[in-house]
Parts: sequence; structure tokens; C-alpha cells
Amino acid sequence: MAGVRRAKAIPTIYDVASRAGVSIASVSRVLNGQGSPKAETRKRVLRAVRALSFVPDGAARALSSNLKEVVAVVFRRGGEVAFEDEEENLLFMDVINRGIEVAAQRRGFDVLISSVGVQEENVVARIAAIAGKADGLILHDQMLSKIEIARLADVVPIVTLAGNPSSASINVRCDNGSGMRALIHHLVTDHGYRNLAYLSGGADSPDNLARARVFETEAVAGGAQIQVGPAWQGDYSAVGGANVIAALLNRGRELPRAIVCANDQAAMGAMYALARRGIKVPEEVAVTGFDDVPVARHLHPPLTTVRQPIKELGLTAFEVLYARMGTARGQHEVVLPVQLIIRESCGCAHSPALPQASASVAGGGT
Amino acid sequence: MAGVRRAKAIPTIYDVASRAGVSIASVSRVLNGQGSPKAETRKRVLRAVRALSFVPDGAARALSSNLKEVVAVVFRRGGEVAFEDEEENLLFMDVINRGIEVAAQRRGFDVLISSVGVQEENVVARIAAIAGKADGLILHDQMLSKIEIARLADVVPIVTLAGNPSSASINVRCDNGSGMRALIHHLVTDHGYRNLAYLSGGADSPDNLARARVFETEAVAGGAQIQVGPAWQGDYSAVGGANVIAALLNRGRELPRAIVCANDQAAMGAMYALARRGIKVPEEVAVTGFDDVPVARHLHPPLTTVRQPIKELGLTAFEVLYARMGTARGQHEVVLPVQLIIRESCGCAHSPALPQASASVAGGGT
DNA sequence: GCCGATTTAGTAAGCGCTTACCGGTAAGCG
DNA sequence: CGCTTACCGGTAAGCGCTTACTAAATCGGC
Repeated sequence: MAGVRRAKAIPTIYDVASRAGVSIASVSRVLNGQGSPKAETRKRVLRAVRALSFVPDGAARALSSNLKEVVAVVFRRGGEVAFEDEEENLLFMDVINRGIEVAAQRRGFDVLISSVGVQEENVVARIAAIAGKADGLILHDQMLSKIEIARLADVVPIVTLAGNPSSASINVRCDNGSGMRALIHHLVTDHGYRNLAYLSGGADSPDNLARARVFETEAVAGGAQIQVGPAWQGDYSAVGGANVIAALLNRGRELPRAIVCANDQAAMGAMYALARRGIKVPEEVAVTGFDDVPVARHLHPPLTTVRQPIKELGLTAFEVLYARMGTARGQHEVVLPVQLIIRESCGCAHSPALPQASASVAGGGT
Repeated sequence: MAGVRRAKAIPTIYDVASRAGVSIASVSRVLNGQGSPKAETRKRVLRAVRALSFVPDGAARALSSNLKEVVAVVFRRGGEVAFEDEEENLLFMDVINRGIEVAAQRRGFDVLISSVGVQEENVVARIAAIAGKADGLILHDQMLSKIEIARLADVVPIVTLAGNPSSASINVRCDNGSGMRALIHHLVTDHGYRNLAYLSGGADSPDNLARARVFETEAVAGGAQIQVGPAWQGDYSAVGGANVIAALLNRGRELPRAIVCANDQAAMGAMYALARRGIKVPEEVAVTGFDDVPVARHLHPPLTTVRQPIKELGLTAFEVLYARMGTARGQHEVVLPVQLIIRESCGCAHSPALPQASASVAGGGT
């Protein structure tokens, strides 16, 4: 919409054709490896392409071939305020996006990233516009209602990442149930904690709901007492987690022996709030997370958590979407396995020396 | 490329027009706010759009209006091996990308992300293809030679992020000079270290070269002895940094009083290698980084480093590119200010309790 | 050497939009 | 009440590609 517009005439396929002395069809065929152009023709085309620095226009290609080779990824962006550690909040999604990107690459697709502000006016229109630029859509969080998703799904196949499966879209998620089950088993059976609380995540998050449900049933089945309810309502964020704990402490409430947090962020916040009051983790109160974001192992104490195969989440999201692009409908939900990662915040013994540094050094690359 | 193709006929502007009983021109005008359609017309169009779940095709729009509203961002991806902490290596770029994304959003653009493998066959072709899908190109790292950039720049405006300014493109970077100057001053003047080494980054990186140069002149000017050369050649990675230190130690070399690393990653690796040998940081050897990636404050000891305004790097890259899209050429280099962040790895005193947790909790959002 | 079977290359018809251009209708005015 | 001036809306011409469809050229085989 802006007043942007390129001025300089960039070469088109016609320029290439006339310079090579062939038709545009031949140029196209050479460039796309269709048909079987004669060696001579191919050579002349290639020479002309090089001479003109010709780059085929993606929009024209897409329009003509009905394939953009682009998947759009939309996620929700926090307010405009820049928190000191905002980056870390985004890490989870960034890793997923990287997974999407890698998978897309393998299929010759590129990834169109777009965020929508939490309090943006017409989210639906924004997302629709993005959908118009892609062959498929991957939605983080829950930004669209079931109906809106169904409407959009008429235009592009849709995969959601923290949503609900629907007849129009596919949802990809991790196995919250077995992860939580393993975690509670460790806390209740291995450590013998008899009093647990669940520090909740976003109230409308299906993943949170699933985790909460399993937390309750498993803890109760294990014979432990549980604390849940509004007082334990967090929002997946560190500040949210810290606030919950602080409020509880301010009201003089007795804390449970273990706090099971909806995700690592909340656990970080909770541990911070506990440390402020001088409450020792895990000696007095154990804390666990969910996700296993990279920073989890750098915390004090290192966080016991449930590892989601974050990158695979992205890979899978793309592959499922890709499959849907070609064929008709298939399954509506894909569930990936998780793994319990026992570190120290649950009360387990110290691991060998240098835990922080040793984790950090494994990286490579540029 | 692939055999992907959508089957179901999705509504076009013609469908909307005929359903609303107007011409396609009117539909277009209503949708784009051009001209001044009568209220009645507008209403009918909007109703039809809604009824059909019409979403204009981005490719067709782009082709027709000569504006895709997309900027492409290309970066180099490490090997296919998944390192344990691979995510952290990517953090720096991810934050930049987020900055680009936010700036793009403000202008109604979306961001097309694409990585190229380090050892990919024809990088130039890949990047050209991506360029064809966008109105502008932002290049991380140095993936293209000056000539290749110049050629591509005929097609799309280009901004580089860790490259060299050229007549065809614009480079955005941080003020390596003053950052390194402040750092050396702190080490030499404040701490009185007389023997420093520079653990180098990628040999062909302009930023690394600049940092190395200033390191040398400033350290020497401060009357300190310096160690440089092949033995201190790292590659910006944690493993690279660790290897350098390990090799030095294995050959029985005496370490300098302070090791100035080309970036935080290398510093992490160096600190790991030192810790393995039981060498205390900062008591025996001080270590510093560059970048201030989020995890820097979580290290032991917390890393003294030079903070780059990472997100601003992205914001600026986009804005500069955007400006270039409209007008002719302007400046060819943009330099952003940096800030010395003094923590403990340089030998400064401990900060108050809970340094790790306190840093982590500042985040918010979902 | 002529005719059908293969290749190879060119012509032209879109793909779904935007927009210049122009005709028609309504409003303004003497 | 007729004519000018706006104002809307429709028609149609592309935007730069891909790809039927078709024509030309090449090649065997008798």
C-alpha cells in the first residue's frame, strides 16, 4: 500500500528471449528443466540469462503455476514494550520456526513469517492477507476462532500448533498426557511428595488444560493432595509465575512440597519469587517446568522438566501441511512424544561439576 | 517444483463481482480503498466477499501492482547435525530477524525467511530465487561475493548485516571500534591487566577484523602485551573457542591475564575449556565476550561483554532497505552504537544476590 | 527419396489482480 | 430546462510467467 515502487526496469523473460534469439517458451523450459531443449538452445538461453542477471519474478511464476512455494507462519507478538529478556520468551517459537524452515527448505518452500500484535484491531483481515501470499498456513497460539479457521481453510490448508483439532485444520502438539504422567510419577512415587500444586498456563490453552487435567488425576491417583484453582492461575510467562507465588506468600499461604508449572517460563518466575523470599529450591519446595527450553539447564537449580521435541514440532507441522496441500484431508491431529528430563529442581542429586558450562559448549556452527 | 497443487477452486475477484452484481474493478476499489465507491456498492461487495470467504491472491496482486510487500531474509545454516545447544547459536540472528519482522510489520510488509546450508551447491541460484519472491533482500553473514551482490542488486535492493558496504548494497553494523575500545580500556586501565589475547572470530568476517584491529591498537596503546595469531583463531563458535584454549593448554602455553573473545559464543567455549582445567575465571584469567546474547548473564561467572542493540540492528536493516526501495541510492553503511556491559567475568565484584534468577524474570508476554 | 514417427520450438491463452480510460448518470447553474 | 462538471463504475489492457497446442524440423525405414 505504501508509496514504494521499484523504478529501474528489471529484465523480463522477454528480454532474455530476444537476446538469446529464441521464444519465451524456450527460456522458460530451459529455466525449469521442462521438455528437452537442444544443447545449443540451452546454451544461448543460459548465456542471455547470465548477461542480463535475469531473475524470474516469483509473483508471475506463482500466478501462472498456481504455486507460490511459500508457507506462512503466524504468531502472536507481545505488547510493544521491550522486556529485558523478551528474547527468551520467544525462544520456544523461534525453535519451532526453525524446524518449519528446515522442512520447508527440503521441499523447495520458503517461510513467510508474520506476527500479529496481541491487541491488534482486525486480526482476521491481517491473517487473511498473509494467507493470500502463501500456499499454506501455520498458526501458533490460538488467534482465530474455530469458525474463522474454517473459513480460511477454504482458501489455504491450515495447521495449528497450540490449538484444537478441527474438521478444517490439523493440530500438531506434544503428548502432554504422558509427559505429565511421568513427571507426577517421579514427584509422587520417587520423591514421595504428598502435596502438589499446578501453576497454570494460559487459561484458554488446550495444552494447559490437558496438562492440568492429567496433573489432577495422576496426583490424586498417587495419593497426593493437590492445590489448584484461581490462586494458581498463571499465564505461561515468568512474571505471571512470579506473581502467583508472591501473592500466595503475601497471603501467608503455606506452599505445597512441589510446584508443577505449566511451562518453563512460569517455573523460572516461580523460582525467582521463591528465591526472593529465601525459600530453597528444591530443599523446601520443588519446582518443575514443561518444554525444556535451552535456558532450563542454566537455571539454579537446573530445571527438571518435560522435553518437547520443539524442532520436530516445526518439522512435523510443515510436513503435515505439505501433505495436505497435495492430497485431500487426512488425520486432524498429530501427537509427538515427550521425554522427562530430570535435573535438580525436583530434588534429585547434583550432576557432576560444570553443569552450566558443559551444556553450553556443545554448540557449533558459525 | 514438487507435485503440489491445490485442487478446490477458490473464489476469485470475478466470483465476488458477479455475486455482488458489480464489476471486478469495483470489487478491487472497495477492497483497496481506492476511488470513492458508493455506500451501496461497498456494502454489496463486502457482503459478497464475506459470503465467499474471498481472499485476494497475493501473487496476482504483486504481479499487477509491482509490489509484493515482502522482504526476504537469508542466513547461513550450520550443518545438518543437531548440536545439543544449537538453538543458542541461532539466538543472535533470531533476535535480529524479530527486529526486521517488527519493522516490516509497521510498513505492511511480511518477512520471507530462508536459510542456505553451509555446503550447499549453488548458493547464488538459491538466493536469486528467493530474491525473486521479494521486494528487497537482507543478507546475514557473507554468502555472496561483491560481484554477486552487485548483480543481484540490479533486481532487488540489498542490505547486508555482517558484510562490507559496497556501491550496490548497504551494510548495517554495530560500532565495533568504540565497543572494543571501551572494553580494552576497562581491562587495561581499570583492572590493570598487562597481558591480553584476542580469541578471533571467523577469519573473513569484517566485524571480527575490525574488532581485532582495535584490540591490537588499543591494548598496545595502553601499554599491554598482546597475543594474537593462528593459535588464537576461533570461528565465533563455542566449540571453536574451547578448542583454541584446549590446544594452547595442551602445548603448555602460558595464558594471558585476560582473553578478549570475538563474541559471546567463543567466550562460552573458552570459559568451558578453562573450567575443565580448573583455571578460575576471573581470578586467574579474565574472559570477555561481544554481543551480549541473552544467555550471557546466566553464565558462571556472568559474562562481561559489549552489548549490541541486536533488535535495532534488524529494525534498522529493514528501514534502510525500505528507504532504498522507494528512492535512489543513499548512504552505504549504517553504524549503530554499542554499550559496555560489565559483569563479573572481567574480574569485577559480584552483583547482589540472585543474579541469575533476577535476570530471567524480567520477561513477560505469553 | 518419400512418408510417418519423433523431437524441438514457437504461438497464444490464460493465471487473478490493478488501474487507465471512458461512458453514463446525477448534480450544479445560468 | 439544457449544458457543464463531478462522480461512479465498467471495460479492457496489461503485469511476467507457464504450458497446452501446433507447426516445423529431424530421422528412420522401405
